[in-house]
Parts: sequence; C-alpha cells; structure tokens
Amino acid sequence: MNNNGIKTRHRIRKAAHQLFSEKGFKSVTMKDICDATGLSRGGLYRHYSSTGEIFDELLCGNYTLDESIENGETATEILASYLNRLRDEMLDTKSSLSLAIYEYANMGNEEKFIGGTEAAVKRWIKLIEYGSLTGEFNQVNPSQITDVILYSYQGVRMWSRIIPLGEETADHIIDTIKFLLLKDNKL
Amino acid sequence: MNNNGIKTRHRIRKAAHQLFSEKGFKSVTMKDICDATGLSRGGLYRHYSSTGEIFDELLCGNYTLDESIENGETATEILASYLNRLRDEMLDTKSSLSLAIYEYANMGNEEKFIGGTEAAVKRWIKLIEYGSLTGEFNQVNPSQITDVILYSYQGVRMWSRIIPLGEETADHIIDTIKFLLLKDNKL
Amino acid sequence: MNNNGIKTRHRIRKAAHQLFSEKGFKSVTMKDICDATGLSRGGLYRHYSSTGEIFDELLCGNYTLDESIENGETATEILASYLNRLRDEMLDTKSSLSLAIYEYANMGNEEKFIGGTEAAVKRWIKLIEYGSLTGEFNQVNPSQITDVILYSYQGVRMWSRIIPLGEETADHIIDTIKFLLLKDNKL
Amino acid sequence: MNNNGIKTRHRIRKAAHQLFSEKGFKSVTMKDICDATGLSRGGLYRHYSSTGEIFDELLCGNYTLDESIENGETATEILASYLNRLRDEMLDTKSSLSLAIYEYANMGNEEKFIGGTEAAVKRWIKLIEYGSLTGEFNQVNPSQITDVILYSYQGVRMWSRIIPLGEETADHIIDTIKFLLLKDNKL
DNA sequence: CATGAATGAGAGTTCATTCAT
DNA sequence: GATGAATGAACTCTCATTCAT
Repeated sequence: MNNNGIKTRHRIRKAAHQLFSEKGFKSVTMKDICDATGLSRGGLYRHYSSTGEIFDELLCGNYTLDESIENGETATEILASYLNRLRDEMLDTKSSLSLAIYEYANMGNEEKFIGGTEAAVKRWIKLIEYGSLTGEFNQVNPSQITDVILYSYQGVRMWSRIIPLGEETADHIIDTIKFLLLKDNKL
Repeated sequence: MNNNGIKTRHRIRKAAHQLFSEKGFKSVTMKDICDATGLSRGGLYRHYSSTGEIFDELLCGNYTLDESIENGETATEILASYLNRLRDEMLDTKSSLSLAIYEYANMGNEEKFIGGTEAAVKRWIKLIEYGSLTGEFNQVNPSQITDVILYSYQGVRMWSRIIPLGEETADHIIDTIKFLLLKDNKL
Repeated sequence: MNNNGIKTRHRIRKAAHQLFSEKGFKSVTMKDICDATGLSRGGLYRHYSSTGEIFDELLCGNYTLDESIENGETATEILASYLNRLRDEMLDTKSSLSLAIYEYANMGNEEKFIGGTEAAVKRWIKLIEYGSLTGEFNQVNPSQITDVILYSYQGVRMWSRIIPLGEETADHIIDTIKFLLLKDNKL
Repeated sequence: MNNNGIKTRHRIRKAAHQLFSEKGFKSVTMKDICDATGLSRGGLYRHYSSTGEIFDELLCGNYTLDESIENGETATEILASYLNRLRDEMLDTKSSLSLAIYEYANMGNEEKFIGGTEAAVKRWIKLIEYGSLTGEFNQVNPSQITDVILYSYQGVRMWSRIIPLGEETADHIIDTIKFLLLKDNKL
C-alpha cells in the first residue's frame, strides 16, 4: 500500500466516523461512504469491503475509558481526571458513536465489546479500592458504585442524541459520583 | 373494522413487538412482519403501511415510567413501588424495546419521546420533593437525583442487550437510589 | 401460488431453457432471464432465486436416456428404439443443454449427475446382456460397448455446438453401434 | 521484450493453464490470474490484455492430435502410437482444458477450432486408408470410424471431469477402436 | 517492467409498495 | 379482508480497464 492509499484510508475512516455518529451503524451504507468520500464503488472496496470492517477499525482506540494515568497520583486526583473525561465525553454529543456501537453490538458482535467494558469496570473498581485503602474515599461497595457510574454514563451517551443535554445534567451525574465517593461532599 | 380485523392487528403488533425487541427498529422490515404473522404483503398493508406506524402504536403505553399511583401513600411507599417497577424492567432484558426506541428516535422522531421523558422526569421530581417535604427523604437536589435515576436506568436497558445483566447489577442501581434518598440507608 | 404464478414460472423456465441452450450455464444471468421474460428483477426473484435453481428444475426429466420400454419386445426392437432417440438427440443441435450441463456440473454439482448417468449405463448394460442371452446380439463385453455408446454420444452432443454436425456423422455413430451389437451387420 | 518479460509471460501462461483446467474458460478472470501469478493488475495487462489472449496462446500446440509421426512405419505401428497418446490424454483428467475449450469455442470462437479438428480428422482418415491399402486394417469406412474415435475421445475428455474415469473405460474405447480396425481382434 | 489506486459498468439481491383477483 | 404477483428503487459486490508513479 503506497502513501496515497494510506491517505485514502484515512479519508474513508474520517467520513465514516462522521456518518456513524450521525446515523448509527445500520443506516450507513457503503454507498453513503462512497458519496461522502467522493470515491467510486470499486475504489472504496479496494480498501474496505464492508461497513463493519471500517467500524472495527474505528473502534480500536475508542473504548470509553482507556489506558490512563496511574503514576503516583492520589486516588482523588485520578478520580478528578477520570471524571473530567467522563464529563467531556458526555457533553461531546455530536461525535458520539454510541448509537452505532449499540447497533453494531446487537448485530452479533457482542463479544467485541465485552472485553472493552470489562477493562473499564476493572479500572474503576481498582481506583475505588485504592481510594478506600488510602482513606480518601468513603467505604463503599466498589462494584456497586462502578455500576452506577458506567450505566448512568452510558444512559447519558444514548439519550443525549435524542434529548438535548444541558451541562447541568452532566454535572448532576458527576456530582453524585463525587458525593458517593468523596468524604464531606454534600448533595 | 370488524372483530376479525382487530384480531389481526393484535397479531401484527405482537409479532412486531417481538421482532423490534430482537433486532431493533431499522432491521425490521415489513417483509419480516409478513413472515412472522403469516400474512401476505397486501394483508399486512391493509392494516399498517409502514413499520413506523406499527411502532408508533406499540409506543402508546410504553413510556418508561407511566401513569401510576399517587393516592394517599407515603413517599417511601411510592418510591418502593417505582423502584420495583424499575428493577423488573431492568431485568426484563428480552422484551426490551430500548434499542428499537433509540434507533427510531434517531431517525427524526425525537419529538415523540421528549414529552414522554419529561413526564417521567416530572413525576420523579414531584415524588422527591414530596419526600423531602414530609421529611422521609434526604434533602437533595431533586433534579440531580432524577437524572442519576433515569440515565442509569436507561444505560442498563441498553447494555443489558449486549452484556448479560446479573440481578446484582440492578440491585446496585436500586440500592444506590435508596441510599441517596432514604435516611439511614448505608452503602 | 395461484394460476398466474404457475404460468409465469413456465414462462421463466422456457426462456431459461432457450438461454442455457444458447450460452451454456455460466453466461446466463438473472438479468438475461429478466430481459427474456420481460419480468422485473423482483418479479423474477419472486419465483426463482438463482440460475441454478431454475436449472435444477430444467434438469428433472432431462437425463439423457430415461425410463423406457421393456414390455415383451425383442432386444433388437428395444435397441432400435434406443438408437432412434440417440440419433434424434444428436441431431437436435440447438436445444441441447449439454454445454450448460457440463458447466453446471463442473461448478460443484457433480453429484447431481452421477446418479443420472449410472442409470443410463445400467439400462444399456441390461439391454446388451438381454440381447446376448437371446442370441440376438454378438457376444460382447456389455460394459465396454456401453462406454463407447455413451461417450461417443456425449462427444457428439458437445462438438455439435461448435462444428456443424451432418446427419452422416450421427449415422456413423449409430451404424457402428449396430455393427458392434447386431449379427451380420457389416461396416 | 527482455528475458525477464519472457519469464513473466511463461509464469502467466502456466498459472492460466492451471486455472483454465480447473474452472473452464468463463470463470477465470484477469483478477484470478493476477492472484495466481502474484502480478499486479497493471503488470498482467502489460503482457496480455484479456483471458482470451492468453487462452489463444495456450491453444497453440494443444490441438487434440497434432503434428506427428509418419515416417516409414506400418499403419499398425502408427495406430499404436496414436492410441497410446489418446489413452494418455483420456486418463490425464486433471490437466484437461476441454471444458475451457468448449466454453471458449461457444463464445464465438468456433472458427479457431474447425481447422484444428479438420486436421485431426484428415490424419485419421489418411491412416485408416493407408492401413486398408496395406491390408493391415479391416475394410471400413474411414470417415465413419474416425467419427467414432474422435467423438468418443471427446466425450471421455468432458465427462471425466465430472465422473471419475477408471482406466478400464479408456481401455474400452481403445480396445473397441482396435477391434474395428485390426484384423483378428476379438471383442 | 511493474505497482496498486481509481473508475465505472453490470450483475446480484432485497424490499416497500401497488394492484388485480 | 386477504392473497400473492409484479414493479422499481436502492444496495452490495466484483471486475475489466486505465493511469500516474
């Protein structure tokens, strides 16, 4: 594959991301991507042979919460950083692949996602245990709080596509998490 | 429309509900419904002329939290009743129309849902205010807790299609809501 | 399927037979058949969903030598009847499905034909043994003569599509078979 | 064209022969040949611009019975030599281009083959006349026997692709030819 | 000579939708 | 009311073929 081809693949992925964000997974056709990229049928198929193939590539590096920082920081600092990302993602309504991800997962690709979420779950549990240990966090059931965090986050991601999401809603979620975990936080 | 016609419409809605639960909205075709009901093309079209039309009818009476009981009960009792329903719905993984609803909403039918959720939001807020007033509930920001409740509920509805949902996860959500609202509830 | 549908299926098979005779199997597309029948794409697919499906139906009742007469006739009479058919088929250059059959068989449908030829082989062998027994035929190896008969017949069927076949060629084959089997036949 | 180019053309023809043997003519695409040779589209097109062009070259030197030996040998010896080749070719099931040849001929290239077969026909007729003259062969109609020989040979070539061919079948054909031509040969 | 990107034509397939019966 | 035949639009996919590098 020469340099030109690499550029084209980039172009395809960019256009496809846009389309998936807007329309979910199922409604995006190879033809849509042809039109969006200006490529011909055959030209597109040269690089990817299905929307699923493109989507798979988009997913690499897209799992909600990923490889982040655990270097000597306090649990509180790490939490703040996690929550910042969470908040940003919740508010980034437009570029959300969430509908597409759900549709895709529901079409028989569940297994591709289970690993991804398990990783996120583990990271949160680890953080909460760490904070409990250092005494920074309240004594809570880590798995319980993790469920609340992740599912409310996912709920926001989905509904925000349909019902306009105000900043205060994101803050409501974030503040509640802080209240549940951090000492002396009031509702 | 005679009695026979009414039965047929029932049959159609039943089959369609099943299909929408399994495959979401977009993937269900009129042909699928023909096959599932055993009706011919023309027969189906006599009653409904698109999947959207059937889906609209399915949605009546399907909004997440609906017309329920506020007759002299204490806030705690009403809360218990609401949470029971929430829990049951979360665990009723199979018959969930959630993916279908999201897909449908995303196809330009947002407005059909905004009203529905607003109603649920109002009901929860009213309940929380009521509980605060009677002193049964903690002093909280009603709108904040309502967001946590509804979005985490929605998150569960969606993900449970993809990642098997254990009872303990539903309980985690319910217990957290109780902790947030009820006095003397420990995490 | 109503009466109209049956007629259409007839029409399709007729047109397809014509096309397969002319162009072999592979070169005939569903579109060709649409054009030839005047049906729309969807209309054709309503009845048959691939050229192979149509071809399979054409093949029923098309095996070279079929269920024929064994009712008190002499071997010589039966032979004459068999050879008459053979000759007619050899000369019926135009309606020959032979190329189509070979192509089709070569595409992984061998097993569909093995049974058919085995039956023809058995019938010839039985006839030759019968003729030998009654003393009408020469003492020959039945299986050997059967091979010569069937393969030369098939050779003619194929080549006659390409090289114009004169009646005398068909007669050459027939006469040689007669010479091999019948007493007092001269070359 | 330098030496490298000649090698590439060799490579192409070799791969193409293999493909034509396996799949016949029509099913082989330029892309197949690209894949089989490892050449790129452009690379292949530099040498040949269609499958027909390659096939034409493969056909040179492939006509069924070719330029062979007529140098002072007896008719019986020449016959033996011819029949040996015939037998070998019949048994060489795998490398047979026969299906490809028929397909190709049927696509409007009949004239390319008529000459080839006429040559074979003439050679056999000449041989039979020669054998009759020297008294080695029976008195037969040369053209009649030639038809039987060539068509049964072609029949075998075709069917052997579909129905496994035993050595005894080839021998049945050969033995029958010998019986027809040679004196004192019994069936 | 050779590569691989790109185009565009054409075949396959699936459905929504209409209509005569 | 119901059937199923038929149409036509929209997609998917695969190649032959060309061309810049």
